[in-house]
Amino acid sequence: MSEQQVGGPQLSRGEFGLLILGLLGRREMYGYEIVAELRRSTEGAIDLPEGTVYPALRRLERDGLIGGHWVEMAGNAPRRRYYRLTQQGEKALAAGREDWLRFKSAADAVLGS
Amino acid sequence: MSEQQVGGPQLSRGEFGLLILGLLGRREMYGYEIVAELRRSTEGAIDLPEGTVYPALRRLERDGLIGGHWVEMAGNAPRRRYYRLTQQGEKALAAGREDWLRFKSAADAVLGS
DNA sequence: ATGGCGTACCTAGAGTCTCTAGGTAGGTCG
DNA sequence: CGACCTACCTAGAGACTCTAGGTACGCCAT
Repeated sequence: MSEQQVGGPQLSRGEFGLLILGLLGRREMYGYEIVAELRRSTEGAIDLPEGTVYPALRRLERDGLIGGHWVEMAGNAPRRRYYRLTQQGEKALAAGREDWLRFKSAADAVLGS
Repeated sequence: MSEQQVGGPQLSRGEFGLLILGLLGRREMYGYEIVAELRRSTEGAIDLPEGTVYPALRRLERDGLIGGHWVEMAGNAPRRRYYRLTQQGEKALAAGREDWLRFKSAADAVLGS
C-alpha cells in the first residue's frame, strides 16, 4: 500500500485507458464521442484511432471500471453505447492520477524538462 | 514534419526507451547502471526490471539510436557494455522530449492536473 | 444515381513492448 | 555454506496499439 512506484506494470501500459477514465470522469460519453473529444480537448495532440478506443472500452468494462448502456437514437441514427465510471472506476481514476503525477515528475527528472 | 501528434505510435510505446535515451544524454552508461540510476534519480518512482532494460537497450542499438562497446574490468569483475547516444539518438531524444512535452500537457488537460 | 462523406459501432491479426522467472559466472561476507 | 552483490542474458506469456478493414444508414452534390 505504500508503494510509490509507477514504472512497473503501471503507466505506459494502460495509459490510454487512464485518459479515457479521465474523460468519463467529467460526464457520460459514447465511444465515437470519446475519440472526438480526446482529439478536441488535446488540440489534436492525442488522436486515437477507433481501433484503439473501442477495444479499450471493452477492457475497461470487462474490468469493472466503467459501465455501458445502449441508447437508441431517434429516427435511423445509429445507436450509441454510453459509458460512465463505476465506483471502482472512480478509485482507479484517482489512483491513476497520482500515478500520472509521480510518473510525470520522474520522467521530467530524467528528461530534464 | 509538422505533425504535432503523439498519441499515434509514439509515447506509451517506446516511453521507457525515451527515458533511457534521456539518461544516456547525460553520459555514457552501462545496463546495470541504468537500472540503478533510473531508480535513484526518480526516487524509486520508476524501477524497471533488468528484463525490461536489457531488451530495450538491444532495440535502441538495433535501431541505431545508441552504440555500445564492451569494457573489460580489472580483476575478475564482470565486463560492462557501455552505451552512448549516436547522432541519430540525439535527434530522437530531442524529438522525444518535444513529444513528451506535448503528451504531458495533453494528458494534463484530460486528467485535469 | 452514384460517389463521397459523416455517424456509430465492430473485429482480426500483426507488431511491439513489458514483465516474470529464470540462467551464467564470479566476488564478498559472516 | 548460504546469502547477497555485480553484470550480463534469454524465452515465453501477456497486454496493448494500430492497420485495415467491415456493417449500416443518411445526406448532399454532381
